[in-house]
Amino acid sequence: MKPTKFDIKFASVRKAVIEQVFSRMNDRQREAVFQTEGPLLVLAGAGSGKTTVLIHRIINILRFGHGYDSPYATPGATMEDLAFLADYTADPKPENQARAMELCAVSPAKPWEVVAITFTNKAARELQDRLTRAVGEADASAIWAYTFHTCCLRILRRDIERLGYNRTFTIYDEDDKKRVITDLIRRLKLDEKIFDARKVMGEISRAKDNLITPRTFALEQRSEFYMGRIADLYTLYEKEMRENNALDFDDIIMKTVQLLQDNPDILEHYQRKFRYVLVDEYQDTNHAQYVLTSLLAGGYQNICVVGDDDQSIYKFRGATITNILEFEKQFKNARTIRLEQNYRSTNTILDAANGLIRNNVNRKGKELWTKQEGGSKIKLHRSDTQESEAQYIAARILEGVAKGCKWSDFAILYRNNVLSNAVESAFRRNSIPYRIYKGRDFFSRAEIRDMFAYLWVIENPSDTLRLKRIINVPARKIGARSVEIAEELAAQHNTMLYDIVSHADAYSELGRGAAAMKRFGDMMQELRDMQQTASLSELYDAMLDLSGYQEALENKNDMESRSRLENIMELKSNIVEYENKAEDPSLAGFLEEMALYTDADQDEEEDDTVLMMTMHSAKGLEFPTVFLCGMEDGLFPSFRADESDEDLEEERRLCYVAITRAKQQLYLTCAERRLMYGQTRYARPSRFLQEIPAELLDSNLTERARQAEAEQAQKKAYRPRSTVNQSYRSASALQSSMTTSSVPTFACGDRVMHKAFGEGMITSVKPMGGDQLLEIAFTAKGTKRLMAKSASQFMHKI
DNA sequence: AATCCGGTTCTTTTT
DNA sequence: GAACCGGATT
Repeated sequence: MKPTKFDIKFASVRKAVIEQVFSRMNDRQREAVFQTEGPLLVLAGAGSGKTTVLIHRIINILRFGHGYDSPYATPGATMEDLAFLADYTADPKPENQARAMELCAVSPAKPWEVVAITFTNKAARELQDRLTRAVGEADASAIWAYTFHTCCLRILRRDIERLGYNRTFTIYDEDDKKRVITDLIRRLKLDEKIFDARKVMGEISRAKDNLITPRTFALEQRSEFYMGRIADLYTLYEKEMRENNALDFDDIIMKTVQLLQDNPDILEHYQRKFRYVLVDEYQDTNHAQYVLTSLLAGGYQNICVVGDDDQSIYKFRGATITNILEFEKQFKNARTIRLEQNYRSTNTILDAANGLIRNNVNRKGKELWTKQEGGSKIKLHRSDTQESEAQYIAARILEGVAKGCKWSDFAILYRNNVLSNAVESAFRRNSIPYRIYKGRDFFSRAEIRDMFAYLWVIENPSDTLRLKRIINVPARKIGARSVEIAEELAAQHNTMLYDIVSHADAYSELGRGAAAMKRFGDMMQELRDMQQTASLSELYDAMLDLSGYQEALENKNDMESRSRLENIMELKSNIVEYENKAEDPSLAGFLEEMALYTDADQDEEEDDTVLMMTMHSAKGLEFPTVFLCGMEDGLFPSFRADESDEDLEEERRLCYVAITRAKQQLYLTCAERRLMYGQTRYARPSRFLQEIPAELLDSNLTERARQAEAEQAQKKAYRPRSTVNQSYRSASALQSSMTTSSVPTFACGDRVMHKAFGEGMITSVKPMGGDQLLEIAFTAKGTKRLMAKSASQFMHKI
């Protein structure tokens, strides 16, 4: 049907109203918001407002549906309505807003028809929060704004029985997985040197990422010895996992894909449900995730993926940059929109990032720009040692704080975790408060893993791995041999270990171990029964009590045990928090949430500290001032990336990610020599530094080169046989003369003025390795412990 | 069962 | 240089 004159007029007014709603976005962003139908690739450069685009795109879909594009009048609308809308464009009175919005809606989507998939909990939470603010709690909670894994778990919880799993399945993390694999390698009596558990895990992981089942894997790989054995291991691993009723992280995706592929009715259910599919960080998806999203979007074909090929840094985890590079081939009629305007960094920083990433060949091509002209130059500083590099960083931070910056304005990023050590000790020497941003610290503690093992077994008694972990923790006289016998019995009777344990008295083979085992079995049964009546936190308390775990720790009463007790109580507060927050709290729900949770998910801690983290974990974050340390060839780019251009390009992307974290000021630091793996290594500055246009840099490199040359010349004249070593010694002598010569000695009672901490009084002085450890009570900032040598740069007696 | 020793290994790691 | 693991030792 051809649009009538009325249709045309109405559609154009409606378009104007809708555009007005999104008037705060730039043209490209708005294009992405309005392109609701069909496959869409949004290439979103760093800091280009991609989350904003995702949110507003969803808002547009929910509020206006096809309103922007439809050539027809809104169904049921009258001439009066048109007049009303036209008035509203001219003078948008707030009281008319509701009706105006309604008149612009042409088959808007229901919230449950939208799925937005992210990689991290943090990103998912941000989406949920912002959607809640925009469309209200009720609608927002119906939208599936989840991580890949949460999304898949929801699908699996409903239908996993079709795959022969039980609904109470357990989730294994990387450590659990490693345990299983190591046991299998031993069971097959394979050489643990050749079949390194981590390598095997990697192979199996890659297979799952690519949706290769054990059977296919075995067919493809049987000809070769090594891969043939990997195939055996994969097959056994799968069997073991099934017996334990357990899934690993890769399974969560792969099994979901299998479920959808093998069950047309389930697939159809989701394809009908999800009119709109959105995927964030698309450059980090693996093959399985690509298949999953295209299955989900297979009904309406409304798939919008957002990502940045230049920020793909997880190839080693199975991500294939191909997904984003070939999106247009994989989805017919796909549109691509580039977001290149950056709202985060200064022009200087963006020019550096652009200059660097231009050296990559395998990319779509983008150029970041900003209206924010200028910005101060990037500081490039080469030190002689890692210690002076760290001290340089500490000094810049203290200067900054003295000028009024907060500690949390600064972040230190490094390629490799070991680099944090030197910086940490410099921070400690200078009393700089810092926090290391790390994955699952809390959850990797033994006592916490024990607690979760108990809970998992209560939920899923097939979980033999966890059962074996706790059966004799705390010690209850169940030795390794007894467990072994029980396992053999389980195999003979074709049942699970838990059943043997709970009927241990019935097996004479168990001998003296039987009684203890039975007692443990009864205890676990009691806890399992409690689930019917008790709340989660009550169950947890009972578990601490009945298992004797708490008592065992209390009896020990040393530092270690006390901290373990504290951690166990900390977990209790997690449980209470979950109970208060969850709609329908359950053990399974809690365990699932915790399995997918990392320490880094904690709400951005309000405390004002410097943050330190790897460049990888910095993705998605931003800071006013960023230090990239260890910018040395061999370290960054890593010597491992020397082999292939592909790897080098990934390193360069990582550098690009790191640079674009900075909003105002970027520091690049490196050291001439560095103690690593027990020996001193000498390194050239990173080749990436040369890829940054020189005019953007304020560098001490040339100065140092001149200095070194002069020294060299001098030595040639006076000591012709000088060695490299000597030249280093003189360089460091020079350095230390700057810092040590002017060090005043401090005494108790001295009053001092510190650049960052203000006025204070020295309350204690301890000599320490040719230096002094000072304790200073600052009037405003409390008591700090500082090393005299480094502190004297920022402090004088008054 | 706990503790010591010695050998080995050492990117990055959203879930 | 440090951390982690496995085997041997008490």
